[in-house]
Parts: sequence; C-alpha cells; structure tokens
Amino acid sequence: MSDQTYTISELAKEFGVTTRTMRFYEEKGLISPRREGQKRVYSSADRVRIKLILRGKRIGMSLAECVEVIDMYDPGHNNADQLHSLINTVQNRRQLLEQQKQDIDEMLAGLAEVQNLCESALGDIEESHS
Amino acid sequence: MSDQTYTISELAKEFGVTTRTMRFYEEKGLISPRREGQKRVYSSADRVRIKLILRGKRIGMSLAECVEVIDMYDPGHNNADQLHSLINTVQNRRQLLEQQKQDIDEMLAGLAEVQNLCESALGDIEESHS
DNA sequence: CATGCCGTTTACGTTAACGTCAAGTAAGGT
DNA sequence: ACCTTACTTGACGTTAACGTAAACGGCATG
Repeated sequence: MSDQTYTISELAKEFGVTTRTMRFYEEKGLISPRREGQKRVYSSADRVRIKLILRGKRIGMSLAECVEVIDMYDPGHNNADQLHSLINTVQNRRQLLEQQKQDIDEMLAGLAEVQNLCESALGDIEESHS
Repeated sequence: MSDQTYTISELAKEFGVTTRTMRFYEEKGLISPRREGQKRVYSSADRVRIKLILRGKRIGMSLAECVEVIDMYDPGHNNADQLHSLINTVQNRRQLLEQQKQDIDEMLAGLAEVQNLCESALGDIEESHS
C-alpha cells in the first residue's frame, strides 16, 4: 500500500521548487500534509497532488484553477444536479485545453518555419565560403 | 496593401481587453502604434502583434516571453553566430511547447475519464428511477 | 558543548499585469 | 456656447505567487 512518506525538502528537491513554495501551497489549502509533532509528513497522495498542481502551472493555470481541476477528480458529487454541473465544468475546461492545444500547434508551426529559414540561411553562408 | 488602421478601443473590443491593457503593452514596448497628433493609430501589423501576444498569454506565457517569441519571427539576425543562437532558443521554446502539449493531453485524458464516470453515474440514477 | 543542518512560524518585500481614479484635450453634434 | 464621447497622461491601488530574512527548536556529530 504505497505508504511511503516524504519530508518537505525531499519533495521540494524532487519537483524543483522551494520549501517556501510547499508551505505556501499548504497555506492556500492546496495540500494538507499530516504532522508528526511540528514537522510536515507528506504521503504519496500529497505527492500526487503536488505533481498535478505543477502540471497545471506548466500550462499556465493559476493555483485556484489547479485546485478546481484537481477537485474534479475526487468524488463527493452524489446527486444528479451536482453531476450535471460537474460535467459542465469538466466540458468547459476541456474546451479551454483544446484551445490551448491549438494555440500551441500554431506557435510550433511558426517556430518550425523560423528554424527552417535559419538553417537554410546558414547553408547559404557555408556555400559562400567555398 | 492592407493599410487598414484601428483605434485603440476598436482593437480592445475586438480582442476583449481594456484600453488600459493596450497602453500597458505599449508602455512595456510590446507594441508601438504610430500617432496622429495625440491619438494612437494601430496598423494591421500592430494588430497581428497583439494577436500573437494574446495567443502567448493563453498558453501561460509572460509578456516577456511573448516578446521573446515574437522577436524570433522577424529578421535582423545576419551572421552565423546569431543564427546559431536563434536556432537554439527556437528549439528550446519548441521543447517547452511539446512538454505543454503533453501536459494538456494528460489532463484531457483525465477529464475525459471523469466525464465518463459522471455520465455512467447519471445513467445509474436514471435506471433506479424506473 | 558548540556547530551545523533541518525543520518551524511570522512577517515584510517583490514582481507582473493590469485596475481604477483623476484631470485634461480635441472633435463633433445641437 | 454647451454637451457628449473618445482619447490622452499620470499616479496610486491590487492580486497572485512566491522570495527573503529573522528568530526559534531539535538532534546528531566532531
């Protein structure tokens, strides 16, 4: 039962963030590690949450948005109304993500072209050296 | 020769931002509309730059990063050293974008699954009503 | 037992990206 | 002449997401 635990600096190091960041996320309610005395003890579930948070950040989401998305994963949505509303927010988010993918693809296409131009320009320079 | 021009509020409205934002971008050197007297007059080239900026923002780039990317598009890189260095930054950015695409795909997969669970849960509820 | 090293809390500082007035100008309508 | 509307600059305010520094506790090691 993956009952592994981590210290704050272990996880901070693993994910390339500072301990300040970890405490800040806790302060904002994004994670709630258990305590042993004073010290924070992170479970592998905590670790996953952090991973999800950072994934969200990489694609430009605010911490609030990260929580919003993460909260979609766990249950607590029993009745039909809640399910409908959840489906709705899920679909909205998917829509946004698709838009982002498109933006990324466009930018990638542009950059690929730039690179081609650069490389052929370099080729021309080589040629002129012969 | 698309020599169309725009006022600040026209473009602000078109892109769903405030005029304050437009002036802020100018203040930060992201755009440089010409003036007629006091008033800003935006060309279609300016319009494109704004479009690129906002596309960058949608995928979580800072304004500084937006400028960086946009600057890759226009020339001014004559010698071989500059070309090499440009190719390098282009490749780095492409790398980041690919990472982002992967993050998005993972998140999309998760959300799709959530939606499926929700819908089948809704199905069960319907069933129990018969 | 002093010295690091890791952890803690508290609190003030910082940067980006605007928001929000305030006060003024310039053109056009009635 | 007056009003409205769109534009201008200038300056202070705000929020998110941390950074940074101070001051303390615990423990292991030379």
